[in-house]
Amino acid sequence: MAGDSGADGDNSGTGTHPTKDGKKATIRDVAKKAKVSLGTVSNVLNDPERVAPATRNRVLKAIEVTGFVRNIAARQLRGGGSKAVGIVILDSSNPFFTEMIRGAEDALRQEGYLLIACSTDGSSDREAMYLRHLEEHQVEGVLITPSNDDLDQIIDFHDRGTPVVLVDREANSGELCSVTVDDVKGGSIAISHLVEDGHRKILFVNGPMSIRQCRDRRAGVDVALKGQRSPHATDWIEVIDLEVPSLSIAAGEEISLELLNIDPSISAIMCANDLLAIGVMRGLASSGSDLLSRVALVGYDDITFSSLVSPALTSVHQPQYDLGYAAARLLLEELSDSGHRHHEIRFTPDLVVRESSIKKSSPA
Amino acid sequence: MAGDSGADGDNSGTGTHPTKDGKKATIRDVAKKAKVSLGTVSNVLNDPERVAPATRNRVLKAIEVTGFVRNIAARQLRGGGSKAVGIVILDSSNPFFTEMIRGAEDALRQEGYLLIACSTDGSSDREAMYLRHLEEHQVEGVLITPSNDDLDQIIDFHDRGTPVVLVDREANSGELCSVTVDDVKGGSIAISHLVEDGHRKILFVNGPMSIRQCRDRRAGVDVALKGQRSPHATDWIEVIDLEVPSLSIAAGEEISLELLNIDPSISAIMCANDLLAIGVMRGLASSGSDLLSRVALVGYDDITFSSLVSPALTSVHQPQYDLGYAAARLLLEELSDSGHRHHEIRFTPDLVVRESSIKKSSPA
DNA sequence: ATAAGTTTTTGAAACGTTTCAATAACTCAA
DNA sequence: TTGAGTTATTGAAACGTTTCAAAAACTTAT
Repeated sequence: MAGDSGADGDNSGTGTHPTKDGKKATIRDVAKKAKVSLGTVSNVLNDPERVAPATRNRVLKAIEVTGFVRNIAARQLRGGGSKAVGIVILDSSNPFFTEMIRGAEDALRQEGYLLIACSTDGSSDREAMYLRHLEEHQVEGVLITPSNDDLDQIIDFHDRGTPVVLVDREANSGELCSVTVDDVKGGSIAISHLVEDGHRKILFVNGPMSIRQCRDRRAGVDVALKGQRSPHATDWIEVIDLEVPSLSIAAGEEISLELLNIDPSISAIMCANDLLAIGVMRGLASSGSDLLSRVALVGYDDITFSSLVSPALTSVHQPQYDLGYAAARLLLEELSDSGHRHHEIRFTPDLVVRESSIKKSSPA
Repeated sequence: MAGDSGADGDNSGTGTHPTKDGKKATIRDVAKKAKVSLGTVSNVLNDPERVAPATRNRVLKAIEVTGFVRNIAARQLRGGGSKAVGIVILDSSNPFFTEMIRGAEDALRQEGYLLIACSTDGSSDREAMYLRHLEEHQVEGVLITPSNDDLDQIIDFHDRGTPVVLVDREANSGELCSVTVDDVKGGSIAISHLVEDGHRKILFVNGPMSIRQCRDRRAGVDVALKGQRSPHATDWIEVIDLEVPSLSIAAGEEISLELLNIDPSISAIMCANDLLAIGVMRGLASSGSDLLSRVALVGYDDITFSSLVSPALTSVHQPQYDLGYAAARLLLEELSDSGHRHHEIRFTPDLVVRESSIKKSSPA
């Protein structure tokens, strides 16, 4: 092996450069430069202990001089992974999801993975399209908040070979990993807070009952009320249901018009999520209503801005960042463990009490 | 060509399935099933007019039966594009950026591209790491808000072959496409609003002058004041500068403590972005201060929640969604036009007046 | 110098898809 | 039927990287 004395003079002067015909440097260029085989270059990249130090340094030098950047597609074709994970969410303008993405990104970055972000806006067709694209890309896994209750297309996708972790959604029967928050419990602690504050007639502004989260949060209300109704209870707690078509600020604003004339004995409003609650607040303020000086308001999610609105919103805190982080870690575990068993991580929500529910007088 | 009578009996009954050894179906399996060549299958997928209808239908049937899903890595290796674009932003918890991502995603989805989201949190090292990963993945382009003023690593990245569009940042001298908002103009219209309302002593809470947007917005203030000072002006307008270390809610809250004792002749505060302004509001509210009932407040960005805080924030509106959408469209143009010339799209901001700056009495 | 054991390097083949020159098949007119 | 022109299909080779059996090189003991 004659020493490479650096006298071969191609592309003298500059540090990094493509090959002479303008193409990006490949492993073949590095091998030629270092006067070793393709396999040796690959070993330096992937199994450096297997290469003698002198050879290894020569190859590393050649990598630097040629400006070589590995081609993931070639590696992937030969059997390597894509080092990419998809995340499929409902709505990227809801801070609930952007915090979740942040958690997932942080976890994946630690392992050198890229995160492909996809928003379905609740469309099953768009979800299918994204899953198809992700499958063509051979992503190593997908974190997904389903667009609807029907998991069939997600199960099919998973059965075709891509690991899936459900986020904020349980699997039906252990066929997938999932990360959730106990929304039944969340509903319970919200309503309990209001009941303990003396409220006896409470309006529940919910989203579509076809959405599982809406069903669970409402179910939590029932669980809490059952626990409150001891045999010798002397007062009666009533919950009035109002369903809106979507869990958005706009839907909250729209329903606020109906709240202007609500039964005066209603002393509290619980909303199925913070965007709804914020929309209600906004709509009432626009109408010049002072309803919220009389009536307590509780939201659900505790998104970043809930503490910033006025009155600051009491809300059931969901650990959004932790959801994303835990989901990504679960997926990474599944990727590294061939004998992986699916399981669920369930977070417990807690209530953050702020101005919107404090010191409202309940009716005598 | 004997007809395929469906009597070959492999995997009978189910619609889609992998090959007999559990691997995903490849183009080779489709070709075998349809009794055509690999090239014919590829033509059906990529140039269907070139295939006779009877053959084409047979191949499409085989694609369905085998459950074939194209492998992008193989296509990419042979010379096709990755159908993926990276977007590199500063902070995914700032609604300014999440709206921008949304615009980019919508534009790219129309052309069948996936969006890879990367947050730098202002770190140049992290930016370098992401650029490297994106390069290995051979993304077809990158939309990027630079982590700092030094564009060197981004230019190098671009020079190595990946198209780049700067977002909310100008290129230095036409070497890259960019999409920006005229922050000088934005600063001007904000301060003009305050001056027209009669304010003569105005505090400017800015971020680090090392950040170009902060410099531009402040420069806009000077431009507007020059225009206001006619030779025979009888009153004097004074702007007092206060610099904070970061453009965040937290920094705004912290500086609000210093605002408790400001010169009473200051009748207006302009903040370099909405997060700062919201932090100031929050901090003042926490301190029980009624400063904002006397002093006008103006922010910059008009993020989604600025209308929801109290008082609703007057703010310079940046078209965040449009920034992202336009950047992605610029990139797509560059990809489809081999004679592409770089250019810049510059949006003009406009002021949205809300409660925070209305009807404050300026000092006599 | 020779043999045995260990370390290092090599290079052929695989991966899935696309491309295009060559071949085969088809159609129509004489 | 034959020949010319057109359409449709084929299949070899390329793309960049990894893998692993085989070969080469090195080290140590006799």
